[in-house]
Amino acid sequence: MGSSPTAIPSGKCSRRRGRPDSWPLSGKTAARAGSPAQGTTAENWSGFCRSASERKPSMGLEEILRDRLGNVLDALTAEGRLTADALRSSRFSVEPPRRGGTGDLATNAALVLARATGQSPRELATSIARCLAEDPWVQSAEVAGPGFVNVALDRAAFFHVLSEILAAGRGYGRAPAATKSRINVEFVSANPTGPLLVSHGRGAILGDVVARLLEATGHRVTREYYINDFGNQVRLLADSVLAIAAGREPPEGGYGGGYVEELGAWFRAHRPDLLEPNRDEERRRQCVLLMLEGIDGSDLLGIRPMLRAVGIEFDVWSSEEALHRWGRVDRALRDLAARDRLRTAEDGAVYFVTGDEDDKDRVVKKSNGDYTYFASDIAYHEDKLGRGFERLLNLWGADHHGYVARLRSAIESFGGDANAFEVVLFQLVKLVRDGREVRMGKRLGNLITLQEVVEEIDEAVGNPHAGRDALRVFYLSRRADTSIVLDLDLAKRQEAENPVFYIQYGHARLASIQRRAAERFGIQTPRYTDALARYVTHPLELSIIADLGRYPAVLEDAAVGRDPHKLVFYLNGLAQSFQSYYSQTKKDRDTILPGDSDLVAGKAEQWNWDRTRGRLLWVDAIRTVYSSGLAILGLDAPERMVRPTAEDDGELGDADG
RNA sequence: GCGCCCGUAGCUCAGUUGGAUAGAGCGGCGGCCUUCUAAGCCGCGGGUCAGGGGUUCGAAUCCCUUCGGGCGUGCCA
Repeated sequence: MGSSPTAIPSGKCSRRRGRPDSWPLSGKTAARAGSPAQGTTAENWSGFCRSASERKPSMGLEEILRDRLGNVLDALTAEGRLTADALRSSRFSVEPPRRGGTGDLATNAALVLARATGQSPRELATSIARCLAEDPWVQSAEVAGPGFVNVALDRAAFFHVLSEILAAGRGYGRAPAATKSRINVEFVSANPTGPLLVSHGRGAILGDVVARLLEATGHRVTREYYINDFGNQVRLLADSVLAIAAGREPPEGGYGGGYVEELGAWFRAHRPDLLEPNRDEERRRQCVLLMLEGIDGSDLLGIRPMLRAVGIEFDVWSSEEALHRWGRVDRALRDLAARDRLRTAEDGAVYFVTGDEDDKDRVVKKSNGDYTYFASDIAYHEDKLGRGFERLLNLWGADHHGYVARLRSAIESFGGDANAFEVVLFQLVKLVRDGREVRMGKRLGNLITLQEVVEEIDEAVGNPHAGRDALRVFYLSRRADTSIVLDLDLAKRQEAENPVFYIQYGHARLASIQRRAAERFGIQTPRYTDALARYVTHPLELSIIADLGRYPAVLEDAAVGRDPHKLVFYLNGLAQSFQSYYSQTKKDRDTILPGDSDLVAGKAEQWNWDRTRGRLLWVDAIRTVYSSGLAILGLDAPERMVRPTAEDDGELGDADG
């Protein structure tokens, strides 16, 4: 250990005084990456001290305070005020204070520990506050309410956070790549028998961002699309195409609609041979290919290009048909039979004999000899596990939730790790048009495609990513397990009311400040120095630094909970804080850069350019977090926003000059 | 019937591993553009956290129960 370890003070509060000039953290940091956000067990505090250079790379104010608090609690333990047992078994929070609370952070440590040791919460809180107040990194600490301790940290803590963000740059908040587990994220997997619908969009966007979050927090992610290209539905599609190409009605239960006609036309033009009755297999395969890839120059965009248009790429496209062709389904069933988990009914149907997970046996092979979807799903998950993933994450619509139990039971029965299997269920999307719910059905001919909605928003806003971004923000702003209502009329005309613009506007303003600094005043964002950072003193500036320090924990929390909406809410709050600061300082004539009117009448000479440089550091730090967050959500981070003007409404302005 | 999810402001939703006076957006009302972008900012109004009971210093959060909504409970995918 290079520097001297921070000794656990015995009996008294830490005696260090004065402003710290080097970072004195003991390294006994709080919540490690794998167990984010929530309280910390005291074990984190009781280890040996490490040198400061081993500290966690990104440390927010919370982690700093946890560290200081750890010293205090150790001291109180040494005094006999607390027991090691109580410390070990208790979890306490370090959070921004509730409304009305003072200071930068609050902790309920005294409330939690008092219970474990039978003391009065307020009395314990008073001791904690008194000790904390003597810590050089703490400006003040006071007891509030039933026993919370509100803490104001020294400026140095804020500057430390600022410098870490700037030092980390684009990597800030992210864990080192591919340092954690290998995760397979399977999502969308919509049948290739029709175009993607708006309802598929939720699973697509949710899965994509969960994958991005997992990558950002250090996991190795494979995005996978499972193509159900086997069985009845594909056969029906191919038969429908055959019928339509021959000018007949599609068969009972078959498919209709424009895209089937596009397929029919394609076959007539390019592969009429596949319309022969004995070419069923090849025709089926070709249909799937066209559904996935689309037909150039037609309205059939294709599933893969559509997903790409909303910013989603897959690493692996798995074929159910291939699993059958390779005998994997047979093999899986043989495995299950060998383990005595199959039984055959009198009519020939084969059942999977369930374990404790599910409440009844499920058919894997029908009495007519066909396999069920469940059978290939077992083989598919066996295959995924065989590829070495430590976790199989599946995003399913809530209407599939009945499959969770049976599949888990099956995985367990063939000896797989059932704990590796995880399903995120998302509730379905209810569509509303003209104030009424739209019941979609392929026979009703009212399928509302993802493409349609995205393109219409693009067109209405006049920006090629508007539809993608609007839909992303809409879907990502809600928890997966709440059902949501998509008002199509609203969605297609949400130019100004769309929350996506709010988030993007904040980024554009940051970019605009940097642009003005460079172009008008020739100032680039400087390198971080403590001297410049000391100009960052505005309360709103410091408060935003506290928010920025929270970003790594937000990512971790969102990733662990598979909750992209937490990142959306965080960014929205950051946007709000910055917009508020921007307006406030403008009103107070305390802006980062001189306005045009500041440049006249000798005012320019009085301008404090060092303060400007210091604040540009701060601006850059915000932008760093901002653009990182937008990237993880798959949203554009525009350099400037072109505000729609009144003339743009209604009339096509340019046409009339 | 059984299982899972949900019920929070007029509307759409956060907050749910128990903590301070339950929040945001939209909508409503009232202010703010000669200054770094007003797609913005500030303020006001708005609540039996579906109802009831319990657990405790403390419950929107945990337990029980009732009601309401969605989904599942297929030899469909």
